[in-house]
Amino acid sequence: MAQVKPMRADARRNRERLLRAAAGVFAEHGAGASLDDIARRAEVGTGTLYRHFPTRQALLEAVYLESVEAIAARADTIAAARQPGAALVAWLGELAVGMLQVRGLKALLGTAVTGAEAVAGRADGADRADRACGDCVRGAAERLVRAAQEAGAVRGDVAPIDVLRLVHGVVTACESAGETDGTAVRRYLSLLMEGLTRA
Amino acid sequence: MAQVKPMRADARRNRERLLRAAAGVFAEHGAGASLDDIARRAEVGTGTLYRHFPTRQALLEAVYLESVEAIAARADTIAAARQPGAALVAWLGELAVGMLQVRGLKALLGTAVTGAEAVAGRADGADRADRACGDCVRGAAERLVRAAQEAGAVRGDVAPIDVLRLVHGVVTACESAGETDGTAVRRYLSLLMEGLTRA
DNA sequence: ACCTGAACACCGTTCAAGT
DNA sequence: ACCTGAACACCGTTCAAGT
Repeated sequence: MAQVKPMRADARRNRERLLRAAAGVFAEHGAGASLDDIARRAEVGTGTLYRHFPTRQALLEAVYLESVEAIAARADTIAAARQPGAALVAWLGELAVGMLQVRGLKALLGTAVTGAEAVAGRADGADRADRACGDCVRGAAERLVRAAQEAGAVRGDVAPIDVLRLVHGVVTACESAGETDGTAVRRYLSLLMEGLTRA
Repeated sequence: MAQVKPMRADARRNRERLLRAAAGVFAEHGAGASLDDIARRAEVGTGTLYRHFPTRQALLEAVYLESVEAIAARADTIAAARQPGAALVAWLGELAVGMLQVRGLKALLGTAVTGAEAVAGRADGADRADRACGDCVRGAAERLVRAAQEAGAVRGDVAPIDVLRLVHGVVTACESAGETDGTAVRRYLSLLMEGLTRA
């Protein structure tokens, strides 16, 4: 229901410029980067940024939507090529590496996927936009986790959302370790799968 | 080596006021609360706050030092009363609940315990102060993890720091789930110990 | 309909002036 | 030696004025 009428030419152009600028600035300074910076780099008034993206989350969502969709799509590709248990692990690995290496992706998915959000905001359009990214990832996770559970490869008493939250936690663990390469994340991920118990 | 000379009476009093005010404000608004607020509530100039606590981390450290020491001390109490494996799990549970319920404690331990810190800061006094809290918790974790490993209750290929990072991640998972009561954290913790694999 | 940029409120940090 | 609070730089957000 979003955009029935096409945007005015200058609006469309400014939106494009903002997205490009935001991608660059987020990549350089992380998801908390200055919005002023983004508007300046896009050569656009700050008000214009707010008109197009009323919240930082909305901007993050727009910038990373394609990446998120690509990750979600990978779930089906992987599921078709592997056993359910191995497929889940492989996909979680790709997801985690993405969150770790693409700055901003973790911030976006952290709030979009895991549910609870900041205290300040009311449930408005921004939340709706979040859901686009969140649904994508949650849907993929649900398919893979359910399949793995039916195949007896994953415990039946964990929900897909639990798995996503724990992966988010694992990525946080890697960040605080200062290890942003894939090997560290994969190691923590396998610890999570197999558990710390047992010698 | 810190304070050879005793502080001037007014300085000591202001330090006390700042700590009390900070504890209150952190409890109300979280670890990112306004430092101005704290100075105002302590009825002290902002410069005084900076004189006593040059960084937010230094202030967090001072406010929560006693809590952290208490948690670390619990490790030995628990270790004396239980089998090594059960002791580790019990202590990690207490640690996680503390980080989840005492606002600010997670922020403090997140950076103090897990090692890597913000990009901006140089390695100065604040880092040294961090280490007081960090050493406390790391030391306790090392004793419990080593004991559990020797008893064959925990895999040998995980380091104590890995365990702390993963617990930090689990707490993050709980936060994003909006569940701040102990049961949620204990559940995630047991998932971490036993692993997600196996039906 | 959309854009602009000044204006406002807020915060962290520093420092000259005071005692 | 320590305290104070004004001053500065920066950021997010809004909105009256423009096209």
